[in-house]
Amino acid sequence: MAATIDLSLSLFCSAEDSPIYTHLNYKYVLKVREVSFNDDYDDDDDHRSIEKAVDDPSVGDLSNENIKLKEKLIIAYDKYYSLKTHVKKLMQDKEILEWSPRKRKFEDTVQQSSWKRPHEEPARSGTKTVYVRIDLSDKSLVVKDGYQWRKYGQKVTRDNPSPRAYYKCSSAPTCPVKKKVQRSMDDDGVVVVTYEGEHNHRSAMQEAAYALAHESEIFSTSERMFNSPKLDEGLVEQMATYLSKDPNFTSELAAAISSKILEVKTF
DNA sequence: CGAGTTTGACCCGCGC
DNA sequence: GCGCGGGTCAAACTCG
Repeated sequence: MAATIDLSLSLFCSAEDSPIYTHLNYKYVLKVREVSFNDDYDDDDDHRSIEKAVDDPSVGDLSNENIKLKEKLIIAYDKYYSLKTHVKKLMQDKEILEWSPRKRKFEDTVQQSSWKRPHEEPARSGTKTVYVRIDLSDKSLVVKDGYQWRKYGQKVTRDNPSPRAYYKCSSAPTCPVKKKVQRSMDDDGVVVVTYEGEHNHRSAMQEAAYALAHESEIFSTSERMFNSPKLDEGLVEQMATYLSKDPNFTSELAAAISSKILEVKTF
């Protein structure tokens, strides 16, 4: 019994205290309590009896306890979500107030090795300029932003001695997005990245986060629960890569999970 | 061998 | 019309 529960819990073991975690695994918590950790069930008959017990509203004290638990979880999650929304709005407002294109401050842009969301200049329609601090020794002008790019040109422009590189998004064959990357004249440690157009697909990070959120949904059926499902190994490997190389992945994952929770909130 | 990079040539808009 | 400069193309090259 414990092994089947672990499959879902282990996905979010780093966030055990989070309401998201609690909410996502709510069904499993209830099932564990209702079968009273019956260590003996091993065959299909036991599975059926457990399913019956879970679905039977007259199970007794545990069912009442579960109902109370469910109510508390829903309240906790609602509070968490409204708080999260509020914090997000405050952060956005703060960012708008602090940003001034006339006096660009690079102190709080980040090392590329620890990617966070850099400043974004309010751009012309369809274009977006981003300033990213990179390693001074890095001459490659490579900015990791979760998409795959193909370089198609490089030019030295008149107003800046460092070359400007031209890239097209190659993550999807039909994606129209281009970007230009050039070192800032003000600060050698900063590159100016200008994006043109909008992606018509998810980034690799978003894709992986979405896939993981989807995996958790798959586990929600009791049938899968007893069949010891396994995560796709390639996906797990990809997730591990993003988690170790790109801290931004955590927020992408959180966003994907949040959207998933909203979808199933009526359970 | 396929995908990505390099780099010189070419295209095109703009100002004079 | 001409020259300049930014942007793109495409063949050659590199790399895994």
